[in-house]
Amino acid sequence: MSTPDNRETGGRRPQRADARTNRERILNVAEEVFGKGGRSASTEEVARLAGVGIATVFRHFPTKAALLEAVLVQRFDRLRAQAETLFHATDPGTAFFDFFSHLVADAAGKIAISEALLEAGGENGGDAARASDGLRRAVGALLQRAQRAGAVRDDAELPEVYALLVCTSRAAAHARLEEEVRQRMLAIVFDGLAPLGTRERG
Amino acid sequence: MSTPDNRETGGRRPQRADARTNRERILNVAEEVFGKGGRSASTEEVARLAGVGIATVFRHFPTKAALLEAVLVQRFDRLRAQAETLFHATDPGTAFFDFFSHLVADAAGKIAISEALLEAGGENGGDAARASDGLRRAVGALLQRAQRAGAVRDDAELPEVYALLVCTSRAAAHARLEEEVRQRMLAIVFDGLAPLGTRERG
DNA sequence: CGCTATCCGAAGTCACGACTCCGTATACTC
DNA sequence: GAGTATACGGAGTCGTGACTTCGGATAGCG
Repeated sequence: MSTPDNRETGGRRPQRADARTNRERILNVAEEVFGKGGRSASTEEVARLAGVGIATVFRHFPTKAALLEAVLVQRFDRLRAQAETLFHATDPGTAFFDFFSHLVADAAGKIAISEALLEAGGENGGDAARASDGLRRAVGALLQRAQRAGAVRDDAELPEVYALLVCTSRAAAHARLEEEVRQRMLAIVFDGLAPLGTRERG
Repeated sequence: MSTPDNRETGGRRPQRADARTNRERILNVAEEVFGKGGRSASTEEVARLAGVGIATVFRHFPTKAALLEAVLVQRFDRLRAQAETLFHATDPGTAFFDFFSHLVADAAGKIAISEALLEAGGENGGDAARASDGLRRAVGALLQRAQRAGAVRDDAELPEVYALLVCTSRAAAHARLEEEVRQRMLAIVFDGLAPLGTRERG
């Protein structure tokens, strides 16, 4: 999955330029298409919007599932990278809550992704599950650091925090949840995560 | 939708007994099948588990969408009834939080239902949307009453509370979320919903 | 500039699932 | 208990969407 095409080419020619750019474009379009429309969006739609034939999509990604997985891996890895950057860059509390807000905010309109977050890490042992695990671990690190700094209550453990992260993202993925409402929803959750006795705001 | 078959029969014969029991069984089986498996579960599966032919399913419910809608209406109405019962039966705070817990608890394994909760009330103007609205209103009543009694913070409004209700249900619908985790997740949310300064527990 | 491995798109095949037709069975009426 | 409207089930049709095939382009090397 991580080397979609070059399994056979082994070490021969690198890969033609048009092939590489096509793969890139397909991947990006697929993220969009699966975002709205969910996993049931059709591969043909992806091909059409990417401006390539259907066969080209299947040449780069052997199955629809593989394409979806590639999208998820890309997304999860990107989020994990952000989490890791925040880990080093900001103060513990800000890092944790900022990442939480950020993830929820840009889940808006990304149905398939938040859906996959819900499900991944469970059944299949594919690359997406691994990437999802990486993200989960990165969140765990942010959480622990925030707890040690006294910004998050000590008795909150990763599973429930992650569940909240994931499910608020899922809620935000639907268009009908307005910006304001999303923020108030997060405010409630954040208050629930605050250390005992420290209420942030009303 | 509410009178699936008797549109034509008008006022003639009531409906044969076997037809009624079959309809009942189909509806119950459909709730189970769509519960696990989601909306993409097949109608044939429903027919098979109900022990009837595929045609019988379509005779009672003209389309798959209609069947799904009937399932949702039944479920939403049941939940609304529970909410209304609690409204009169218990003290405001208990009623609100109990209903919240209860709804989340029995969302376990009911993917399609919690999914529909997320989506319903938005686009379509069908019976399911109406039933979903009824439920939402009932929750609103519970919330207001709890707020007046000082059991829930005043600045929380229905949209975000409902979003939290719905999204925690969705999280609970997945099998991999253990009982314990679900309860700790709810504890966090409930703490976030508590009036300023009143932290329930750790 | 020509050659060829690589890559492409259009037109397929195939499976699956929603929905229909029709001959048969059975609940209810008298 | 016979007759009939009502309901049933299995064997279809039909559309959709994942995936394949193959003749035609094109990048990149010489």
